[in-house]
Amino acid sequence: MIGIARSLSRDQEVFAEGTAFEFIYKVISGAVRTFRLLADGRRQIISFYLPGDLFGFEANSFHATSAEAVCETVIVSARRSSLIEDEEQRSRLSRYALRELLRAQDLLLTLGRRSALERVASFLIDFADRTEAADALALPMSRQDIADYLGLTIETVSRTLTEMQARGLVHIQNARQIQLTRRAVLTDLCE
Amino acid sequence: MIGIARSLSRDQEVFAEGTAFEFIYKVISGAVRTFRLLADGRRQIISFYLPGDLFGFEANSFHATSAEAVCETVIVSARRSSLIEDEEQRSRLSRYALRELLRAQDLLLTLGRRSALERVASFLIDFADRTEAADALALPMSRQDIADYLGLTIETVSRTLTEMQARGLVHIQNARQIQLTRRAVLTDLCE
DNA sequence: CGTTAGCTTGAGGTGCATCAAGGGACGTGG
DNA sequence: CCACGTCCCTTGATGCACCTCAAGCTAACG
Repeated sequence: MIGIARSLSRDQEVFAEGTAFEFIYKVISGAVRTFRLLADGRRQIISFYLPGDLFGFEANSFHATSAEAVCETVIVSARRSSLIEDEEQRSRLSRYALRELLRAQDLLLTLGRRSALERVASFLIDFADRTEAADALALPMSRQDIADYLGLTIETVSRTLTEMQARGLVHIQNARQIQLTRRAVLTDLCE
Repeated sequence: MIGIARSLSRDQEVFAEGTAFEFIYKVISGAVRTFRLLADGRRQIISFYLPGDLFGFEANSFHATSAEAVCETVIVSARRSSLIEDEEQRSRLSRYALRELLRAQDLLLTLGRRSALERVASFLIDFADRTEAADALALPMSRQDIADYLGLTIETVSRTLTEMQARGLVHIQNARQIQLTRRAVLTDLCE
């Protein structure tokens, strides 16, 4: 993927909902969130992107979500047009779109049918699987980000993690460092 | 799209979660639902497909959802391999996947952040937009289907529709025939 | 007309939200 | 090096939107 690397500070915008879809992006380091807002400010985070992930491709000629850096982040971009030219690239994009769709479907199940405990368990297991960080997670995102991803409030996320620790499922070293001490139980919570 | 037309009776399965991804399908008439289940039977409907819609394409070599006919339905199928051969088809599939992704993202916002009233309004407006049926909707799906799509219970869907009628937003001729009498207000509820 | 499946309505309970206050870590300036 | 502010997180008390349980209604169909 050819493009200029760009450094982003925390909360810095990559693109806004409704603006032209001209580039696609790849995360080099850090993390990016995409989200949609309701008129009164309610926010739903659609996806987190971690190093190696592509993001920003759209069905239409404008972005349906906004994208921001979760923390200090480096990304590279490629012109959308470069995808259309190259058949190889286009086919890769198609695979990525389908993978994104699969992830969105997983989250639909979580938001539609799981309890707070199950949601947080799903989030932890999913994050662990993606980072291959054994059982020691270094979360780049805040409690508010997690809440807005899981359709909960920050208080519920915090209480749920505290309860998980009380049950011996996790160990919270500090807010951003969480160890999965009984991963099998967490996995069971995702059914 | 080449393939044999198949008639399905109500609730008949098209494919099951976990089975091989060999065909993609197109709805000719009727409606299809795709869904995922939790171990205890909780169901999340991922999408409804209406005449003209393609469904069944997957990121992996097996289906991540199950698919069933919502009512008497006719579909046609095409071999997955026919897509890989034809560059034109492949590009169409990519567009479809991106459109599906966009729809999934819309539903994520609904499930994560909207109230019951807003969810039902979103559902009605979305269905009306897709069928271009002016303001008289003929719903092929049951209240249970709507509930499992919106992350609610059947009772809440029913009560919400009753309340909408009391507010003059809709007129419920019978359970499957709903008129949108004040569509602008419903649209506002989706913000 | 009776049966049944799906829908509606009612009463009561609960899981999570809301509102409020109190830590804890980190940075900044004296 | 310590006071102080700020941001984020945690904890507590209370409320409410939606769920659960239960019963009645309606329409389609034999």
